Amino acid sequence: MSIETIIQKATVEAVKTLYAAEVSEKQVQVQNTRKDFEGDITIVVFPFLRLSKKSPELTAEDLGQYLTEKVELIDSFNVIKGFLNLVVSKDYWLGILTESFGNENYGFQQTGEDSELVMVEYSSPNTNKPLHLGHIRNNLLGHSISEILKANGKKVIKTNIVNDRGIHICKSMYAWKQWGNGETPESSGMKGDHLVGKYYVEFDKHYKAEIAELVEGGMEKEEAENQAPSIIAARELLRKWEAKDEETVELWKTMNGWVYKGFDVTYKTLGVGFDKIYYESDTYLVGRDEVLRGLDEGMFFRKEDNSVWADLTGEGLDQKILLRSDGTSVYMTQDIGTAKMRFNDYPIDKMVYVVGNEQNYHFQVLAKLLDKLGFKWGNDLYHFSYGMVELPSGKMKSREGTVVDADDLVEGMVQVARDMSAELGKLDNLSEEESENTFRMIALAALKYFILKVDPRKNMMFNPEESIDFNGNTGPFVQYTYARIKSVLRKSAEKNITISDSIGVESISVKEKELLKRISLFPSVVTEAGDNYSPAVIANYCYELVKEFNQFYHDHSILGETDENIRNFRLLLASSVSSVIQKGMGLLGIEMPERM
RNA sequence: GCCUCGGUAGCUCAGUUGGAUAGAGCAACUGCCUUCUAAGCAGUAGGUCAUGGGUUCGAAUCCCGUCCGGGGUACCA
Repeated sequence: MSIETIIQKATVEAVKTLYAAEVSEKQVQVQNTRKDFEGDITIVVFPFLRLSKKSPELTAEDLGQYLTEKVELIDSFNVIKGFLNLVVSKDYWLGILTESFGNENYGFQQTGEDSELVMVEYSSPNTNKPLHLGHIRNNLLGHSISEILKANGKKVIKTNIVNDRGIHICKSMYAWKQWGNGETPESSGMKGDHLVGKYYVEFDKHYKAEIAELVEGGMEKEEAENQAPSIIAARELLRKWEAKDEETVELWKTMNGWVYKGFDVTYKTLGVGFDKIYYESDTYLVGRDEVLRGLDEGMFFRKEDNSVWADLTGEGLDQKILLRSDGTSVYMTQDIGTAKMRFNDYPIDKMVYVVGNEQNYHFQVLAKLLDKLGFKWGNDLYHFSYGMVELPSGKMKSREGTVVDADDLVEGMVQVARDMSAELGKLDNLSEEESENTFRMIALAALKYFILKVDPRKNMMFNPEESIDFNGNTGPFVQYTYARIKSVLRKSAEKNITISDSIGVESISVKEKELLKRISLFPSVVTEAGDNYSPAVIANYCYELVKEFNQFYHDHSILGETDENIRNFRLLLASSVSSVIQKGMGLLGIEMPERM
């Protein structure tokens, strides 16, 4: 039981005894004592004044005396205004160390047979262009939230729905046929997804030129957009694809194959992966059948032009199209089909969609539709809605080339890590392979931490020039602290010092106690991150922890300490901190180097 | 227009179910490496928490209005 809970329970008793009144544990407001006051845990007494019919100070005195007397773990108390500050005994804090040291599961809940099964969808790329910074945020959030859910005792299946069909890929296909001269990843040395993306841009260039020409010839812009030869050709390809035209399907397979190979490299670099991948080309027909079933069963209706709609006006939403007048599927149709396939494949308890906040409305509608169609988790699907990544130049647009490419970004950061390490003269005695591996680790830590430390729901700013930082509140700073601890532990092993888990210290310093408090918070931080779907909570916790450790490290010598009991205690403390750092950062998908 | 999310230091961000004097990092300035890694530590400076009301012992936090910005809004995904 945590100290907070113990105090809450005891306070309920105290109020009952002293004032003959009933309060619930939740009504007892406990918080960590501010650093500038003496004490560890503070109770806010204002809510009890009505019951005590005394001043805040006297009420706090009453409660303080009672608690100090009855609760063994409380040593003393002091009162400032309406705040009762309690001093918790050192033995309690030392107990935290016993609990966390060498405990692989500290702070994590285990999964069992009856654990909830959560499916997390993330990434979900289109296959006509390479991944960019926006996808990076999505992938990192998806991967991290999956790990956090696992740490909260859920069974997690990570899934990806690949948008592999539609007009977008046909545009790339047409451009490649037209102007590609048979170029392949092998012949050009280009990564497959970049090659296909190149033709997507190529398409747009020609398309825009054609529109301009038509408009100059006196055509209205809107009509020109529909009459340009390129778009007509792309639409023709889409029709051929839907009709399963052999040559078209073959080209589609080839070009998608290039893209997948490229994506795999990027995913591997980012350290993300999936347990099950779905393809829109498989699911959209299933969706169409579901919609037609809904139509038969009277849940949906058909308009005069043959399009199929759901009427959600009774539930505070609008009417939503489900099948176009020509019978083809829309985005919503595909999501219904994908849901149905997943539902058939797994006994899903909860579905989490990691998708940007521009689709908030879409998921509101999807939840209602799935519910109507009889999926038990439909109504409480969770849309993990995150904000966009903005650049100093404004929003990113693929076609206008204002995107930050994922592969380029990572490579750039690795180079910065390389340069900085060279400048600091670190890692000089490591092998080429080891140091390259470390540069990569550092670069990815910087990138991942930068993105994950901010509240997922908010839009965030990324400045490629300035956001790449390795000092202060950054991933490398956390790694650096870890590497420092590892270095101390290596040196202690070299000196044949064995770390004992029995602690025999008379007193502990303020910094040491602060560190123990931080460690004790880890389990509740993991829970909070899971409840709120927030990797940022973990990131900020790790930062506070390592900041605290660096202060301790600066003020206290570990191996230089002559008192063996104290030295042993500090080694235990450092070791526990390092393992909490590793576990916490692991939830963000960030690896810790042994040295840097 | 309607729906929705946001506005905290020059910049990027934290800020617990409403609690004590609103915190970090970057950038600027000042100190600290013959001592376990200076990617560190300590310090100075920087705030009308967009704005006006309300609720209460107490509001950056809850409610209402206003201003500014992002996103969505029936056959793009």
